[in-house]
Amino acid sequence: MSANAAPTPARRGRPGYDRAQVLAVAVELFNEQGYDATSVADLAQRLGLTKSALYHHFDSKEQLLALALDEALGGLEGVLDDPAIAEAAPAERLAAVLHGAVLVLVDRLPYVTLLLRVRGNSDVERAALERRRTFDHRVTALVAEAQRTGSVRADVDGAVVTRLVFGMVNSLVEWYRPGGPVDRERLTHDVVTVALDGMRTR
Amino acid sequence: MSANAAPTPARRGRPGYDRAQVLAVAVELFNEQGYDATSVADLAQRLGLTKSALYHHFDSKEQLLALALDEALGGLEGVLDDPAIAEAAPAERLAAVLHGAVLVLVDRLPYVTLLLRVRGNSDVERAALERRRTFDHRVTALVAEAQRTGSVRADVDGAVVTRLVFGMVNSLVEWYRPGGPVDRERLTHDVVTVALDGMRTR
DNA sequence: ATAGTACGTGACCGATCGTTCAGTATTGCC
DNA sequence: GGCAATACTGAACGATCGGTCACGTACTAT
Repeated sequence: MSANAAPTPARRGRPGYDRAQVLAVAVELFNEQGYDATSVADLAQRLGLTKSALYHHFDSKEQLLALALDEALGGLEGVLDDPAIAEAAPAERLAAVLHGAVLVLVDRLPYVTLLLRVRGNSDVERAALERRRTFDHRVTALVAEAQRTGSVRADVDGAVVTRLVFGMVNSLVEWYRPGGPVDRERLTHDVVTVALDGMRTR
Repeated sequence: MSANAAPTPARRGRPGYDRAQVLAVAVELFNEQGYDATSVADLAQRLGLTKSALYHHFDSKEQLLALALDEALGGLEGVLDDPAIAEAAPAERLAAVLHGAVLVLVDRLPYVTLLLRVRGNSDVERAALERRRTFDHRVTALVAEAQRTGSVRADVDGAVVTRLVFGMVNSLVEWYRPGGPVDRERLTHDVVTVALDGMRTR
């Protein structure tokens, strides 16, 4: 996820898991079983540790969730904040955002998967939902602008078409797996194609 | 949900909640908080009852889940089994299935919502996932046939386009609310339009 | 009036939950 | 060798989990 140019910068201390490794395994498990259905004991077992060893790496189960959600949200917000995208004309900008969102989703798949399943059961979850809502509003504004420009059809409600198309993009987390039969480039192309022009032949 | 031509067939015994009412409230709560995050005590509180009163209506928390999932799966399978749809030509059949799926999703929204969040944590959940997989395969076969007939674009993988379009349809559970600003007819039209022809003007 | 049915209570069970704590083990650097 | 840094153990905690039990109440059909 983060920069790892140096393979391992010769860490001091007893070897074992570090924070990032524990987080990655935790997110994997949260996605398999759901956050609430995953106990700290489950996580300890998968790592081959005791429960108490985990509390050396983080303060609470919820902190793991917060770190993971931030990873996902940061990526998505980065797409909208990308200067190269922000300066394009509405029509291309929309396609670029779509393209960028798919890439973030694929590259940070476990983290985005977790984000999309958050229900607002705690302060951490509610804060994440709020950030997501802001992201959605910014995209909806972009679609509305594209409708005024004439590059997006005006016979369907802008907010509805935004939700539909991003619903399509987000649904990738339900089935896409890196290393599977569909590769990254093929996938982004197909998604943008279907989103813009639909499944029907013309 | 089930047939209720008679308003209330004069039930005997002490009045109170019946099975269907408890189930409806349970599903509502499961969708708000997640199945695992919802305790039987939570459900009892929302109904204004004690926990043990609930066990008069059902055998286990999991039984509630099973009943709800069956409600959703039955509806979806009914679309594919609909004789009027099965006899149409591939192109119209696909549009009809899309249309029908949206209607089932809207009419049984809480139940389908729950179904789409199942992760396979128990035998009940795994059985539901298996039924859903069968449904998906039948739809994928339909799209493949439409591609051979030429009514669906062949430049994207059939399985991928199926997943994308149904991902779009399923994402409705994340935001659509009956009685909200978007009505049922408008919604089904918009979904079918965007799925078939995309968001871009031509 | 009464029998039968449906609905509900309150106290309790063992299991599991997330979390804490005092102590121990293994490494790199000086 | 000594020290700082990092990783981990085992036992225990209070709380909450899904579920059970013996029993009391309110209604309807006959």
